Amino acid sequence: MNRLSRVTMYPITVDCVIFGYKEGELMIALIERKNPPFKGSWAIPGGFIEGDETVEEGAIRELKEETGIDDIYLEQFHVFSKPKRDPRGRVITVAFFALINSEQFELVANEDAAKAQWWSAYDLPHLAFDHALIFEKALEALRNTIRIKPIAFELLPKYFTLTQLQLLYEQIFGMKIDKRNFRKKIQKLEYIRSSGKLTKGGRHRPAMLYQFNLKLYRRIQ
Amino acid sequence: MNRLSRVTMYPITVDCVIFGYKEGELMIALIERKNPPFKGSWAIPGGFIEGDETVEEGAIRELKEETGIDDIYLEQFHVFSKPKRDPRGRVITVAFFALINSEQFELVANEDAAKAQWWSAYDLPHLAFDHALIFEKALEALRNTIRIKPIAFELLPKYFTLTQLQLLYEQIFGMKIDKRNFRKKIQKLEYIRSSGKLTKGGRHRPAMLYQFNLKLYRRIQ
DNA sequence: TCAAAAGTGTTCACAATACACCCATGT
DNA sequence: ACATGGGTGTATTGTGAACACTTTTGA
Repeated sequence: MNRLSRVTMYPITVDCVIFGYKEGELMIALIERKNPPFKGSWAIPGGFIEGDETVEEGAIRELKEETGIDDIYLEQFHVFSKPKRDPRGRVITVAFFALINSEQFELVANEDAAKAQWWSAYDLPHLAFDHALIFEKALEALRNTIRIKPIAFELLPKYFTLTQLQLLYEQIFGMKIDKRNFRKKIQKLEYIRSSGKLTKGGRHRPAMLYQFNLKLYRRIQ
Repeated sequence: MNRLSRVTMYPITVDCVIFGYKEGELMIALIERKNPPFKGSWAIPGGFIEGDETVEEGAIRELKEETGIDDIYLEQFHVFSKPKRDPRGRVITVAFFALINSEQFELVANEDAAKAQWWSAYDLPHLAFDHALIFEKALEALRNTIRIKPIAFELLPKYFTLTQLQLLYEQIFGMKIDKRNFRKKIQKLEYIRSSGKLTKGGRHRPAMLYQFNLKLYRRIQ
């Protein structure tokens, strides 16, 4: 009997708060629960860690099931471990947030879910378990990280207008930003570059499309 | 057989990077391992989560064993889950950092440790397991949090001089700070108040003692 | 009187803010 | 011609950085 066999063991889950950005709104991906408890409620997607995978590998697997893609920005932000957080029994969850460009991907409901759907981050339904708390912490973590690292671009298409970028920041921080000051600040950043291309099709003046240059960002830091 | 019985279960530990501040140096508490693996190596204190306790409760229990006190600032910062991080078997660890005023407390070696000792954070011995990585992340997390929350005071005695506070910031960020600029900035903060008391006994001019006013800080925020 | 740390103000550069009008396009 | 969003500059205020000497004490 080795030493580890005497300690308490726990099932571990990863829950992923998947942020997206659609039509000027910050969105999160939720699933509708097919089974009790909280059958019919909306919940943050998640699943159990299996075998020898790390929590990061587990989260990537979950995201792949949910979105079909596996090169998603992912960040661990908190462990939730209250014993009663799942009425079925003790489950410790490691929560992540993920950022994806949601215009490009469809959500897929997995086996536990009746359906998967994007919801406006500022107009969520009542959430199952302690998922409202997990979402609050995720938004806080997103705000903290986005001040430090250039991750906003993970939520945008490759080419984006400055207005799109500004609206995204306004959504994430929940506040209005002055257009001229915002553009001045962005245009000082060498790693955000004009692509020379213009939008077309709006019944208004076409907008310049910009792109984020990761290599340039890395060289500057 | 309930649904949870089919999932993989894991032992969970908490590891606590305990920061202290002694004689102008940022310190961390380490234990010398009494048993293999890494017998004789220095390690970050930690222990298994037991029964129904949350990871926070586990960390508080550990800290109480290590320092004898239980009202310590504590913050979760990362989960380490590589399958081979402990050669004895799979252990997932939730890492915390803790801040204590180390002038006031003695470290106590617990059952796993030959001894417990303070080490300069910038001159650590070789660490067991992946603890060098855990320490790096802890320092990064401390730096991030201290920019946002007034937690420096957790490392200082109730009454402190501005020079002590400045040296602490210099240690944490690993850089020199200009004395006049630092003092100007601090004196603008309403929640750091002169106590009216002076140091005595140095063979130099006495220094004003300040204190952190938590209530004022909360009211202002 | 000397050594050691405490304490104090001004100048400059840059960043953040406030603010209003003209431009290019589709209908 | 009008509705819609795109795009631009200047003045003001606030913040961060650089920088050197006097004060108070104990030995």
